[in-house]
Amino acid sequence: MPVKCENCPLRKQPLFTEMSQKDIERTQRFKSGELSVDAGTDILAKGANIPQLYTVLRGMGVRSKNLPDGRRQVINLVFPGDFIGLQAGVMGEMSHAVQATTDMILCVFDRKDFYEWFSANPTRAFDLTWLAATEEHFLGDALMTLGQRTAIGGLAWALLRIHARCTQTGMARDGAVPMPFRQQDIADALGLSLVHTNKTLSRLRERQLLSWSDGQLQIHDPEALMQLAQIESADLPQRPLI
Amino acid sequence: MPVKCENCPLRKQPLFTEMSQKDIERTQRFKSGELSVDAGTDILAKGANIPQLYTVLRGMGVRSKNLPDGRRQVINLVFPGDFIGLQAGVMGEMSHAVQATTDMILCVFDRKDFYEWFSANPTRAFDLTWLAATEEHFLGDALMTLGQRTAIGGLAWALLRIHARCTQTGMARDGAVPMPFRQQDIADALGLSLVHTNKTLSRLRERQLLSWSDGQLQIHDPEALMQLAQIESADLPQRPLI
DNA sequence: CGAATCGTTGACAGGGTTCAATTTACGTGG
DNA sequence: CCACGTAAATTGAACCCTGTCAACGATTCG
Repeated sequence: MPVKCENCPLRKQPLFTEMSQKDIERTQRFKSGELSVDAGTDILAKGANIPQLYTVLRGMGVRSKNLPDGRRQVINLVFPGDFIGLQAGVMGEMSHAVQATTDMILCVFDRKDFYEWFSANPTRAFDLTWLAATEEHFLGDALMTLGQRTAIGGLAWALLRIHARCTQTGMARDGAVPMPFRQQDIADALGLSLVHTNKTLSRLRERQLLSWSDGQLQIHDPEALMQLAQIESADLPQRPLI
Repeated sequence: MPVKCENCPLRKQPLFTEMSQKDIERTQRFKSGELSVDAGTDILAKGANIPQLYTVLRGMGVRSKNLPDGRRQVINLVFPGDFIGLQAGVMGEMSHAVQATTDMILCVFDRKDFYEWFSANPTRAFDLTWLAATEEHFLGDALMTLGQRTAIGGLAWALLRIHARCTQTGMARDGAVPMPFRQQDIADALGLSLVHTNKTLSRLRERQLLSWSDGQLQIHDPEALMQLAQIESADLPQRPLI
């Protein structure tokens, strides 16, 4: 049976902002059900005109685009709390695909209710716009990574981000966070080849800056990694939950 | 004296969607003035907490981020009709800088009116969200370019886009559009060195696919360029104007 | 056990960067 | 009107980071 928004386990996590009782109820009304998908499933196909929007309740995935020649670019990784389908919601069509990396549970919202929900709740509409703007911000950072950072700097940046995101949504156990993605996924996200990603990763491991094995990621030397990535802080801003 | 929204020359361009008389009036009320800046001026500095939002009425610019080591990533180029400052509007702080490449004229909106404007006009709020989602889409394409396309493919992609954007806002004269950006700007946008950008560009010229000189860009062989860029169409979707 | 998936490692080639010098265009001051 | 300084474009050459090819090990699963 679906989780009541009131009891949503995500909302209590430090990453997310407070929500008024009223907004919780509104979200509850907007929510039409839950969807469970197995690892490997395509949640949204590029170009799909799907009638639903989702919020990730559990599990992780990958947003990606493909070139005609088969090359794949991972746009970003999908974590619990992420809202999926805004593009389909406002533009009518997805420009990228979303695939489940682990088993996932998604809160489902009907697209036909979307505009009404958006219009009737300026606060929540604003939250959604905030999310979109933040996503834009993130993609700017990602561009910076692909365009200007070296392979080792980019890897440091990506793994720091993943670690921070997982930690701030309560997924850390003894400093280790789940890391279900393949090296190929990270390579496609950073615009690197699998081979070079692997070799660069092993350099990070040799220097004992982090460890990543058996689906678990640990950061041993955040300072050194932040220096490699040329960032000053790995903290993420609090964000609204839809 | 400021242009009345009612007489806005941009709105008539094919790139932009129709606007109801009511929305035009609302925008007019929201607009607090115009700002003229000279080429080279920094319109928004990174981290700035500026009290204003802008829509580009005339001229072009560049959005960019800098790494501590001095490397620069151009996030995207700024054209007439673009809305600037959404991040400052919703997040309170800019994550990138905007610099004027040519002389520019900007419509100015007060940030203090922003939330009220947003709340009172669901249709326009939706338009703004649409813009944010579209920008996200664009940045996804840009990521694809930096991550997966070769230098020549990336250049083809970028120049096709610039040409399309200018053409659809009525800036074309005999097939040529204004191209005020330096090769360095394009290089920074594509994550390439200036030298390599220059050499790649000269290959495109040799093959007579385009010409770019004296601040003018012409596309001679769109089909061949689209094939290099691996895109099927250079058309841009109609977008709302804020 | 065999097939499939993912991770690891070595060798080699190439696209792209960096360094450096030259050219062109253009504005400024004497 | 010309000398000079500056910004941008262009070209050549050496180097190297990263991609590609290829093989092998580890693990899982039917």
